[in-house]
Amino acid sequence: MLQRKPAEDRKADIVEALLRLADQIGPDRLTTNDIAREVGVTQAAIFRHFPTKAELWSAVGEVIAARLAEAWQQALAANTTPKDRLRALIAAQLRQIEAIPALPAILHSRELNVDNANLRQRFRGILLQYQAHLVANLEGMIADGSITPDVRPQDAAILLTSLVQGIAIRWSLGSRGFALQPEGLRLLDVQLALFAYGER
Amino acid sequence: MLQRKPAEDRKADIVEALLRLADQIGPDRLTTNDIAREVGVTQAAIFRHFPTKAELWSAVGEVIAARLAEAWQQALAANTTPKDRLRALIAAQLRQIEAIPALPAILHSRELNVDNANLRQRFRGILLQYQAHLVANLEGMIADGSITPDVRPQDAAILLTSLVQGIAIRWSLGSRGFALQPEGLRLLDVQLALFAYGER
DNA sequence: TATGTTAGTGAGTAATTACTCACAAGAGGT
DNA sequence: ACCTCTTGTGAGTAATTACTCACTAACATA
Repeated sequence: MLQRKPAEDRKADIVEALLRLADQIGPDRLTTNDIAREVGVTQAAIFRHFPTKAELWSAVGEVIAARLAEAWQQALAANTTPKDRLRALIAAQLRQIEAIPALPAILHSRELNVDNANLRQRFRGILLQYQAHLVANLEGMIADGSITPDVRPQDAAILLTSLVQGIAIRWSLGSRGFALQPEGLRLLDVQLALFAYGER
Repeated sequence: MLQRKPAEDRKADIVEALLRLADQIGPDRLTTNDIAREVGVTQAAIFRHFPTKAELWSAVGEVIAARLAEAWQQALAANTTPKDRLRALIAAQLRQIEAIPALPAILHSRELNVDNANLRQRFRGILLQYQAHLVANLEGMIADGSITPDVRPQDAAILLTSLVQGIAIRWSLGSRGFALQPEGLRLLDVQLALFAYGER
């Protein structure tokens, strides 16, 4: 028998293993057997910590939600102007996708989209929250005159989240052949320059 | 025994059933049994028409590729100005996603991304072709002065494909609670107005 | 060092998976 | 009405799935 660990540590190991394998094998194809082998325990051990696979996925959702929320908080806390905060929010999101490359695949997984309503609601909430942060800072940018008031902040926020998602998809479909964060920030600047046209 | 059909008709039925189920059940988890039940034949009948599941997926890839290519051709043929053609290309893509709602999921399925290199190559080519169409018409718009030359057409094309993908994700995560095409075209107009700022 | 608690195991389960094969029967041409 | 080609079936297969359960051994604390 291998080294025993406190339940909380082992649970964290299992969630990490799932995130790694979701990237390699795909979220809908990874099995409890794969996870157990990756962690280094037997399959039965997985079910000691998570009664069902669905609850394991919910735990994964919680971990991701917590990490994203913290990244956003840091981005907001470290900057003062709306423009800097917006850039930091986008940068944080790109960095999180690099850190959890399975994220886009999980967004399209059947586990999330079909089987696990709990998980789906969680992610929907996460995306709405992010959108709200973007809108708030875009409103700030309109107020301080750094972008045009001709574009509604809600629409601008959709364009920006789409940008992040689109780049992330290109990144993973293209075998991650470019650096996500620099490329994303470059295109963000292109879009921000467009938003600013009223001020030129 | 139910009604017999010529092989070509039955193959088409099977592909249609797969597309319907890929949306409901998810591309990576739908089984030959599910497909057989949906078509109304036994599981063995599926394997009479397609020797393996992978070859069935390849047939699906061909069907999708043909439909997309035709939609683009019609979009290009029915319009003359670069701006109209660009709008028609985006509209066609949104319409295809509505008609084949499994499309985004298939694009990110493991069947395509990991298991089936044949299918993957087919889709990669299709997407590159779409991007090329967008770039060509964006260049046309720069040439005829309907958008600013400050944005590189390649970057603008990425922003537009990201827009389509981002909206499609919002659409499916939000249980398709809004009409995809109108919302997409509305945001396209917002983006196009930004691209045009140099001309105001 | 003795004891109660908890992480982990080994060996199962029934259900489901993609796929096979010998055979049956509808349909079209003659 | 016959023959033949082709579509479809019934009954299998071995492998894999999520999940269970009786049991064992490591750890904390006293």
